[in-house]
Amino acid sequence: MAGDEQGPAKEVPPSASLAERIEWLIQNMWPSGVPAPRNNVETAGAIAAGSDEAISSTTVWKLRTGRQDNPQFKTLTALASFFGVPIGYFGFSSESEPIGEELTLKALRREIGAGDIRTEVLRALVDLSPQTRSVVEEMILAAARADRTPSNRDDEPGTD
Amino acid sequence: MAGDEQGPAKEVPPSASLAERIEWLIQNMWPSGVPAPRNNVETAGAIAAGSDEAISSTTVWKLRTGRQDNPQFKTLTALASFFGVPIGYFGFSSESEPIGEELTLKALRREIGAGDIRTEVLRALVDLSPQTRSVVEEMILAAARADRTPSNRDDEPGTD
DNA sequence: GGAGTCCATCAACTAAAGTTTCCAAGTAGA
DNA sequence: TCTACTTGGAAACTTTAGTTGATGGACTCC
Repeated sequence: MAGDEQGPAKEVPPSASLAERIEWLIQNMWPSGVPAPRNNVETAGAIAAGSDEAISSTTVWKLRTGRQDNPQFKTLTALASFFGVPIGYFGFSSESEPIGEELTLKALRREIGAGDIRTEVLRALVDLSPQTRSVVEEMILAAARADRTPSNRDDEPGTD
Repeated sequence: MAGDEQGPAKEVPPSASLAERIEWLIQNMWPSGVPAPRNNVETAGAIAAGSDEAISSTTVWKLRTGRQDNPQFKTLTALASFFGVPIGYFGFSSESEPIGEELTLKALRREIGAGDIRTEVLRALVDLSPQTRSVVEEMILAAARADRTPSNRDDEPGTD
């Protein structure tokens, strides 16, 4: 519905910098209601029109070119809102370890049938637009990776 | 096994402010490796020890009390990393419209069987720890809400 | 009760995110 | 070619997130 009219929206690179992610949004998730120019001024203006927060074209430029890699929450929110992605899109860890196929579809169904996952969550998941779902899926995978990383979740107090 | 030793980790309130979300993290997602005090100094110190980014106790206090509601990306990343939640945890929209039960579990299985959702994503979802899953589920619901909100996606009202 | 300690809170300061404004290079139209 | 317009880029400035250090209350120990 929105964004895929410029062609198939490719998947987000798993290990991409913030600048690359924002550039990807502009290239692949540009809302269909806004015409093509897609430059910094246009982006900033569209965000200002579409969301509550307004950001300047220079800020867009800095973010696109990587001259700014630590935006504020409202800036991220404005970008995410305009492009229709959750802000979790920006939060992937740079690591991209492959996900093994440990659970089969059958096992998944068993899990679901056991009520281990809330039904309305799955409903929401399948109800997402293709673009948003792609982003959300990456987010889930990232969360799973972080969940299994024993960095700050080890139950041994001997840390420092 | 991180966080639930202080009691059952309640769900995140769907429409919670940033301050409430951070407070919830401190109360319910405190890593088991770090002892109980859980004050601002402790929180700031633990984040400094556990992640690359260090934030001050005053910053923690400001965020907890809502005196600061626009943190920078690195600050959010440090918090999310320490508490083991994805960045998207902070990005829920403040609206909380009820999710209807339009799709039954049977319909869900059909959707899943049709390969509409990538299998490894579901695998990752069921493989999450209970705490992380709770957070991720809220995130999915929020993404679904944002996806259906015609705010910046005003191409056509008819979506499905 | 008084001293010492811990902690939330606050004020002053620093650093940097974001804005405004302008400039130079590129481009279309005459 | 010249002019007008567009766009990426950059300098100067404003705003504010985050830090540092101080203060006062609560709480403990003697």
